[in-house]
Amino acid sequence: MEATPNADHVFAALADATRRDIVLRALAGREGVVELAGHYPMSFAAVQKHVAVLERAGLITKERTGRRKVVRTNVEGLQLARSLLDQYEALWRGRVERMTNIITSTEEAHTCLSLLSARIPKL
Amino acid sequence: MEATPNADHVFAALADATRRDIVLRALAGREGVVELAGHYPMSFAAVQKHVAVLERAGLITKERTGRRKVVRTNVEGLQLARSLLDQYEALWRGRVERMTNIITSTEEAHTCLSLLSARIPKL
DNA sequence: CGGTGATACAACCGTATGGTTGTATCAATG
DNA sequence: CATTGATACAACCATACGGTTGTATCACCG
Repeated sequence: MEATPNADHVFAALADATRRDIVLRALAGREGVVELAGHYPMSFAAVQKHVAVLERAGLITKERTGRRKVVRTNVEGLQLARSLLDQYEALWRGRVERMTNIITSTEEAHTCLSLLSARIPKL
Repeated sequence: MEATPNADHVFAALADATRRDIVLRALAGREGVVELAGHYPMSFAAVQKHVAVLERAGLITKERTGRRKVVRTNVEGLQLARSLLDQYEALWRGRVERMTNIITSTEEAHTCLSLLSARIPKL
């Protein structure tokens, strides 16, 4: 139906070991839903629902070939998640940078203050 | 209690907009739970539960300072999720590489077959 | 030590999720 | 065109989740 890849859906879809394994297998882009279902100790319908979740999250696509539908992972979906995490870490690095700036500037302020207090006692 | 960062917990924790925002704010590592709760249109207890989920996932830590507990995000947790996604994309690139190999080899096979069929008609 | 601010936890409620079975669609094939 | 293989979907059940309110812990301060 839809392939709306927002962060909520992407991360939620990745929060299940079976679904992550499907993503992994579908990297090869060769198996249909029945073949995929063969790998897991659950009903075919359950696996089909997992595939549907991944599709809704934009992490996989299905392509009709004959009477089967081949499942392949959509790497752009993965990259959406990755770019978010990258963003967080970039912000973190920026924060560390800013922190060192603050530390150095407060050190400067501190030495400045001690110089002042040396010249003008009682403030 | 525990800080067991497995992929299920990490991705599940990141699959909620409020929790992602908490991770973002806690990058600064200055606010306690009350201050965090002030930013969201829900009860304090709800935010506290979100923080607990993030802590269980190993995405944040709490450090006692006075009567407060300062929340700061644990970048190693983020990196765990990122490394998994990196792994997927690496496998994907490897698969593309292998696919081109297959394509070239099948091209070779194809030309080989056509040569054979030219010499031996009827198979 | 009593009070207060900050955090934790328990009980409860509605809804979502992961699993099941059964039925319907839909394309190839005899 | 009837059958069969592959996929989709609906109904149902148990459990988990996100939210609420209320109560308990716990560290500081007068």
